[in-house]
Amino acid sequence: MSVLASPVPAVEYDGCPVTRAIHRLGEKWTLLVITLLGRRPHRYNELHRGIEGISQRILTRTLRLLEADGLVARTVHPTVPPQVEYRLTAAGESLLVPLGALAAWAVENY
Amino acid sequence: MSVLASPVPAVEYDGCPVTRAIHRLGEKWTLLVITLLGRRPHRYNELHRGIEGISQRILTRTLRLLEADGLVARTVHPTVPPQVEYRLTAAGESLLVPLGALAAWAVENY
DNA sequence: CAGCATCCAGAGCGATACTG
DNA sequence: CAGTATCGCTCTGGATGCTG
Repeated sequence: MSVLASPVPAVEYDGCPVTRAIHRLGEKWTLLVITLLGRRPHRYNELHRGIEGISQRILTRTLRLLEADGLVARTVHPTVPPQVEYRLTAAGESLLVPLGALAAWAVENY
Repeated sequence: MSVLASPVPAVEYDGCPVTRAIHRLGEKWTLLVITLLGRRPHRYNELHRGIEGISQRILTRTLRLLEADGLVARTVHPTVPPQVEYRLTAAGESLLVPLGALAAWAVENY
């Protein structure tokens, strides 16, 4: 969003990577999922049990969107029963830095 | 969100200042309004004209929420016709720093 | 100019049941 | 265990018209 036309076109705003990232992070459970995965990898039900109030449907959707964004990696171990591990990618890990700065700001100002 | 219980209670997550800040920033037009006000103060219709696709209702609500959060100051000049100026508060200005870091990350990784 | 009141559509989120 | 399928609802966001 370096140079903004005036009026700011809706298409330009929606297409901006900063906007897209903020809107993804702003979804209801995204921050918590990233925070948990930022500590260590988790299995699916481990996340499900670890987050009070999230439904399977929404947890799955949240994880899939983060995977599509390249922030989370999903690894299936073809065992019986199946075992699926979620962890942050390198990009996901790198998010923790600016996110930590924003968190520190929020604690002070919110 | 320094020490998370397991499972993370919904109440604790919702009450966390980081969560609240991210959720506010994630609302549809918040980032753009903050960005514009980060450049200079704006009058109401200046913002309205400057943001393609936003309705008066939503612009007003966005500004009022940011005002309630202490990020935006609203100044009414009792002239005829009325003139209302919106600008970032000191807290709002301070947000631009971590937000800039997040923006730089997003440009690289999103 | 800077809104408010009213009404409305749809996205997002959730509960529940079921399955490879 | 790790999901998918359906259905339903809340609640954000939007369109329109009016006003101090």
